[in-house]
Amino acid sequence: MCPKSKGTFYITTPIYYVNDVPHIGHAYTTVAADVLVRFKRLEGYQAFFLTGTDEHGQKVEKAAQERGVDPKVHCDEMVKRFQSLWRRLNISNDDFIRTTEDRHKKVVQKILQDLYDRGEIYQASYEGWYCIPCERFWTEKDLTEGKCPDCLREVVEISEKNYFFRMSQYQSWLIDHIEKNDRFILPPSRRNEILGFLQNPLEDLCISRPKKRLKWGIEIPFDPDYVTYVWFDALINYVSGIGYSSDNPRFSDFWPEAIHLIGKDILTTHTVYWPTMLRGIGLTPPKMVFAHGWWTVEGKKMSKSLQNVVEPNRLIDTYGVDALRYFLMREVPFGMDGDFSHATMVHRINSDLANDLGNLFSRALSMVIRYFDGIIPVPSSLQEIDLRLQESSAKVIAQLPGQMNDLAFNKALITLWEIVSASNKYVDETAPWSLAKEEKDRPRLATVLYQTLEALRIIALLLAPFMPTTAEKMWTHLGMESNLWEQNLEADGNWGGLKPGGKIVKPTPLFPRIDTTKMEKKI
RNA sequence: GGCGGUGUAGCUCAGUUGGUCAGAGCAUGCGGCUCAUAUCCGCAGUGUCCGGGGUUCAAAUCCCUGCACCGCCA
Repeated sequence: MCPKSKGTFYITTPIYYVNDVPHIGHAYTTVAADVLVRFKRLEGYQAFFLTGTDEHGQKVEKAAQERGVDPKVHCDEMVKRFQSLWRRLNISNDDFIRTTEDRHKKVVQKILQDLYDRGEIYQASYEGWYCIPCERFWTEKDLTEGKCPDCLREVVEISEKNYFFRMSQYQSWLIDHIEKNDRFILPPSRRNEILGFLQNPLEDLCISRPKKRLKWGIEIPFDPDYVTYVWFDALINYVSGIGYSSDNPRFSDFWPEAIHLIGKDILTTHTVYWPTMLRGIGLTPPKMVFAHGWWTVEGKKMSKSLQNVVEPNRLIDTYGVDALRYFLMREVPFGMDGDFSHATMVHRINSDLANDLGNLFSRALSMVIRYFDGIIPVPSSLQEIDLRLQESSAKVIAQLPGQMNDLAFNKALITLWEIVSASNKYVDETAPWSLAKEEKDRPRLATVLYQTLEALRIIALLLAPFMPTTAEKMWTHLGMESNLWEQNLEADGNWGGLKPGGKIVKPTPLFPRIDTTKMEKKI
């Protein structure tokens, strides 16, 4: 661990099902994780960010079969869609784990063997109805008119032997853990849901599938006739991905700080199955599981049949990476459902990004070029109004860490925009264009423009986790020679980091306004 | 059916333990500036705080009830 580190931080996204077409929901979780981890790095934490893909199970096996290729070959191709999207979205993950990798399979098998050896796993006969597309068993009373309650498709009656994890024994421990840790499951509404769910008896978890039905999975180490249930396999990525049983120092540094970002649809697996699995293994639960909401599109639920699935690549093509990242983080409180619409997106870009931020950047740099030949001027004595600008910046910096800890990304951005507003107001009230008319006001002009540029430097610094490309552009245009990604919030967030004498680069609009009349045709 | 939640300006929502709490942003209208991406700054509103009843000196805030919507489980 590096000496200046404030501690460790570990963030994960779910591993996405490799067969899925990446949509706005995938992008949402991953961008949120990226924003958070970038902010933590800025704060000085030694951070680790893991994402990846879930590659086993019937759907992959079937899709590969239909194409006449080996499942692994199929996965190797499909995984690229996620990997390339993350590159385009500037996702700064430290690793990418695939459940078909040896490093993962080894850990899954080791855990299974350990649990089996200690009697945490037993074999029993299972009878019930099985839904093949959902890869899920249902009991008689679960069924809806004799069909799968999830997808309403036909189910088949099956009786077979399987292996079970003794999950039920951990029920009271889990309830206790949730009650004692009010930030273990967030938002609080989800925590209540799980506590409600746990008022009913918890059953043991079936963790195997017979190979005669499914071959594409991780073989159960103590019974070659079975493969591992996909969820049991998948959840383990969170520990296999940071070196459990292979890199113990790293694992023990990061695991206690683990934060899982998930969609609300996989809450139970992450807050019931996973903590009890960890308990069985002898590991502590993750520090936090945060379930975010879902996006509707133009007011409607996304679905293949409606053909309204929003492809992030398309949005990037249309609006740009940073505008998309900004929208996702700004529009909706993390944890709530939200709606994506082109009208709202354009509105956000035009008002927040083009008018408020972009125009501030543009007007400030233009004046420095016009009045000082692009050389950052030397400030002289400060007046009350100058100090007020500094104070608003300091106030924002004081608030951000707490808001980020709460994953309140939208609040953080609203707070950050207070500096943008304060700066626009500052420029307006100090009227540098008037000062430029009188030679005697030159020192005052220098001070005003320096203060404005310095506000922009701080804005760029704080914006970096949310909009990395834009922040870098601002940084270099401000003549900053240091590496933006090596800055530290505490030290570099202080007023005065901008060095007079530096050379401003002539600005181009950070975010061109979108003409809504032309926009109609484009989308 | 069980458990939980929500209902506040045109829109999206803030409103700790009941007493300047009737607010913010956006949208709208008016005024100002001209450095800037016709951008920026200022000012101005509008609300039966879902309906009804109750507790209290005092309720958007607590209790009861009705309606509407949502989530989880069944």
